Amino acid sequence: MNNHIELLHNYFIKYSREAIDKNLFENINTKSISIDFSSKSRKGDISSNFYLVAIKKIKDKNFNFKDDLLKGLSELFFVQDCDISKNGFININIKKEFLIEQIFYLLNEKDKFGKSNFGKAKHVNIEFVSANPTGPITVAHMRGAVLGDVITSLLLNSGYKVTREYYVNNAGSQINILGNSLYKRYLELFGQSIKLNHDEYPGEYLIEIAKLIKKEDGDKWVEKNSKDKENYFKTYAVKYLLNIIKKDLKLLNIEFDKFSFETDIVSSNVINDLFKILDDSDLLYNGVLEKPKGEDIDDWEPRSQLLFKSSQIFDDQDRALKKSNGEWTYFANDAAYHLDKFNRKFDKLINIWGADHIGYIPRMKSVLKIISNSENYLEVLTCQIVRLIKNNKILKMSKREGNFVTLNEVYNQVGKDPLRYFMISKKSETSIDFDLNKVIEKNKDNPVFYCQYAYARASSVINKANDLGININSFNKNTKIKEYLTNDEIEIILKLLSYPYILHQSALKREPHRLTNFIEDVSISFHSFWNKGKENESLRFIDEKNILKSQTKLLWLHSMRIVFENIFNIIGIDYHETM
RNA sequence: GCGCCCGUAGCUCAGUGGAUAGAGCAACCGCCUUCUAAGCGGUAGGUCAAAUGUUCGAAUCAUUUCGGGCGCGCCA
Repeated sequence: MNNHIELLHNYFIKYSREAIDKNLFENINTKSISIDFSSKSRKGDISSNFYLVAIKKIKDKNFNFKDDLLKGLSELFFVQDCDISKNGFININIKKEFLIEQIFYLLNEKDKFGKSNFGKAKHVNIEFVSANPTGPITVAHMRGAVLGDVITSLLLNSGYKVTREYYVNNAGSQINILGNSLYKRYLELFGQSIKLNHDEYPGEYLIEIAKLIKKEDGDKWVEKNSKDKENYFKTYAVKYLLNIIKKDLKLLNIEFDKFSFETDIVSSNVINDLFKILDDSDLLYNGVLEKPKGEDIDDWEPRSQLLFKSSQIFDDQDRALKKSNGEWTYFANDAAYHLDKFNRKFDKLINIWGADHIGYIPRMKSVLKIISNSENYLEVLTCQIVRLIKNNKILKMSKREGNFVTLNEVYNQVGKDPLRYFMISKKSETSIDFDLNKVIEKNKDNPVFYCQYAYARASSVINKANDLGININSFNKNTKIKEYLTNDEIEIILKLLSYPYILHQSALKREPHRLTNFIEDVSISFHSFWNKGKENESLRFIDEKNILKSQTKLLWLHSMRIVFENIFNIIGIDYHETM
């Protein structure tokens, strides 16, 4: 990258090194140098705290730091002018010629603009959703689903290779209960009266599945009471529900590269490998866990079982790997699954978990530290719950009680774009309230429309200009361009040119909401400029009497569309030239 | 009891060491003979939960307190 922000940052680092070498300064921590390219105060195109940071470290009292710094800065080829404010900030205005240069670069890069090779083709495995196949996917998983998908895009745009993975918990007692629940629904179809236990699944979708089995096999299973029957019903249910889940996710354009099944992990030997690795590190022992605090557990009693010394690594207590009856715990299987991922030679694992799994992070990170010998090999991102609000009431949901709202239902009410946009436009660790009444209204309350509208408006100008024979197809750099750029336009151009940094930060911190903040910010500036043309005709985009001026505006309009398209593609929403 | 997350305008949220703390919605006042008014401009709205500390500088970092959420079994 060779834009003004990068160039300036590099200059400060170079300046620091040389000044330290000349013994003018003590060591300057270059990490504390910040370049502010979006300051609202607008005292300069960009500003920096470098003077404040460095002046503390000055050694030679006779050295005139301020003058030397300003002289050096003003000699930089992209700097128009610069000064240091009373309170110590460096404010710099960029030469218009340089900005125009950068705009041509942007236009040339097109969809490559902003992309980087930061990831150096390292292969990341990102596991998300992984909802148990015991029912259709619900709003509880919606946020993690979109977040995982968008973070994947961010990583791909930063030069990583990415595998999207879904872990299917198709073993264990919940699946047995699912199978039993389905079987009862099947019996019900043959006139038997059934009673579902408290822990069984009452959802009506099981009736639909039962009907299918009846259609295919008739009463074949009614009298049967065998292992075959149990397996048949639970396998059928899982297969059917997983397809529903896939279809529902497809509605949001979310697809996976790989599905891993718990049953495959169980039947492979990977859990024994895990046991050996932990045992060789002397991290396993038979012991008794303390009674957990908090809610009272009626049937608790101390029992000896196989424990993992996770408290020696990241956790605050040791965790069970085997139940007292000798079976592996869920955690053991899941840890084995992570060893399986490690064995598939990924450079990094990312998991996206719901807030209800936060307590599992220390133990899983402990396991992966032992496996990979790296503290950050596993990165776990969490997302807090999305509360659904309807008629000013919070909808309480539980899959087992069957009163949940499915992703499919919400999709039918609001559509893909607002749903995707809303899920990632807030920091994931913050819980959000999703007001169904407001979202159903489908009006300007949805910021996604605001941005799509900005895109459509920009397109409409470009198309209109094209009809008048004005375009930038064979338009080249021209010294007159800079005379036509107003301050508002320069501000928009500066924002557009900062996009690579926003994208980079967004990918680095796994925070897609930085992109939505950015695009809303640019949209505001754009709509604002648009309206100025109503009052002041000279600010309109198209002026048939002044082709060069019109072309200048088309220049950054095209740039804006490129940046918008890139962002829309990353967050996975549509854009249209007309609305 | 313990752990994690959160507390910023009436509401929903940005901002995580820098300049006078921002946006959307809601409220009030304006702007359509016009490249899309699905928009724009303006007014009003704040003890950044509280206290103490760290320093040139704190919404941001540390400690404590108060509020809210989520979690803490051999479940999955």
